[in-house]
Amino acid sequence: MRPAIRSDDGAAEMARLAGSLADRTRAAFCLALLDGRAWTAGELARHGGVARSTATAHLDRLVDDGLLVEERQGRHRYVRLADHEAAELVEHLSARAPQPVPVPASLRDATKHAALARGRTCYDHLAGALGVGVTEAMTDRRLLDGWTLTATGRAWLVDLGVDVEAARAGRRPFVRSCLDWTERRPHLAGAIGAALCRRCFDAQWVERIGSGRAVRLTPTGRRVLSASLQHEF
Amino acid sequence: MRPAIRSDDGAAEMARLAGSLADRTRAAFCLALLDGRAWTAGELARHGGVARSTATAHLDRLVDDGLLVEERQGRHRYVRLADHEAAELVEHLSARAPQPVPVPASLRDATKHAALARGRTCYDHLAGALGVGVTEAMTDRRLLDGWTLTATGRAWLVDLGVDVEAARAGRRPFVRSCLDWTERRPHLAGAIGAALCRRCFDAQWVERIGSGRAVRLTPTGRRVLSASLQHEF
DNA sequence: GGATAACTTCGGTGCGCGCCGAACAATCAG
DNA sequence: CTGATTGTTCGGCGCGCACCGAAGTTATCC
Repeated sequence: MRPAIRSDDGAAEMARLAGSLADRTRAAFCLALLDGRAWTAGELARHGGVARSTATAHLDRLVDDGLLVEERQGRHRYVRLADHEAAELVEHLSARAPQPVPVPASLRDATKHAALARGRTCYDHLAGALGVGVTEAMTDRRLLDGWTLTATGRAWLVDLGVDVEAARAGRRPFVRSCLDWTERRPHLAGAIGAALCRRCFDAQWVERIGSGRAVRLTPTGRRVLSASLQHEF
Repeated sequence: MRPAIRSDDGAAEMARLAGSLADRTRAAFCLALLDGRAWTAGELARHGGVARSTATAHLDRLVDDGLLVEERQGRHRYVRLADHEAAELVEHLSARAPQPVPVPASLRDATKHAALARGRTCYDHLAGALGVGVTEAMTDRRLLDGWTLTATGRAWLVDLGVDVEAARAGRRPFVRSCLDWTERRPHLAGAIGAALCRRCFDAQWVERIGSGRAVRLTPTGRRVLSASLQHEF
């Protein structure tokens, strides 16, 4: 009816992108993919509680809109978040959304929740009590000042074996804060947060628990971090 | 049908929030509000090309979801973005969305677009060629290094009369980059970007053109910035 | 080759929601 | 008080889309 004379500065495109995340099932997919790994379509369908055919359509949409990328291997369709900016979009959205009811339905859920609260990954950096603890210890020791890496902080990271130069190279924000949904406190993200996390996995200071996002410190990791940050982990 | 046994880590809440931005009209409202000022419901209805009753419903939704806050004055309903985080969400979303067709429909639109491209505000900081120019000049003079404010940069800001301490105080990221949709290059945002922008308005170095987001340098502003950054504005 | 498993395609169903216009309410100006 | 302006409420319309299940396709295993 009404001719298309709206002042539209890309509103339609933006609405389309937001629409990708505006569905409960697709949102659940993206939150699951925040662990930074690739999931198969079937896994996501089960996780989201929908039929496989429904999951297929949702994944088509998310890939079309550039939030996910896919990789076909044999009869499997693997998808993951397209890049760290897509992950940040999901993070920001979920951080700002009202928290779900904090009632653990069962003992099984409760222990699972507790493991996630202790330590987990948030796309590509450490989160949960572990991530927040590291961040606060770094701040206490003046390795971080506000959200700026100090000179001593830089030296400390190099000493740990973190590739600081590579992290600096990208156009990605160097240091960024990310709000934690269990701790309600900010923790270290951005290129440096990712580099530190990668180093922790490479050196086997942290390891995954099962197949989810939950992680735990290894004995070595606990020793290294506690000594290095003069803080009990 | 199916009982509610989904593993839902707040997916419904997140989808609900994304849904607020997943409508062309509501998206247009939020993009308009990126100028950081308060608009009346009627202005937004006209801007979005919808009936007033439709705008009312949309504003109800956006306020409910916490993206907008409202203030009633007499028969007017003023709304603005709730806070800088809401603004950042809109920014990120619009920056990632595919760009709209770059065809200016009329001469009127073309000149309007050109003014926006030269200089404008992006919620609370400077954007367009002006914002990008300032940021790149600061980088050239080593006032910014990557996305870190250097010691000389800090001194430079204090010298200009920017309240750096106040900007540091908040929990908000100190320095942040924001991707420009005309220049396709990052420019200075975050608490420091906002403080610098505020100073520019207070000192009348920049002024608004008409009622939109477009701004221009005043003669004084041009002189001050050109001298201070050794760069022709 | 046949059986199984992962995914896709297609038809069909039903609900959600964006939209309008008309009537109503509240405010302001003369 | 009267008329104009701004915003809200309500009824109704129609499209879009999330969902499922059944049948079809492609790959893997024995």
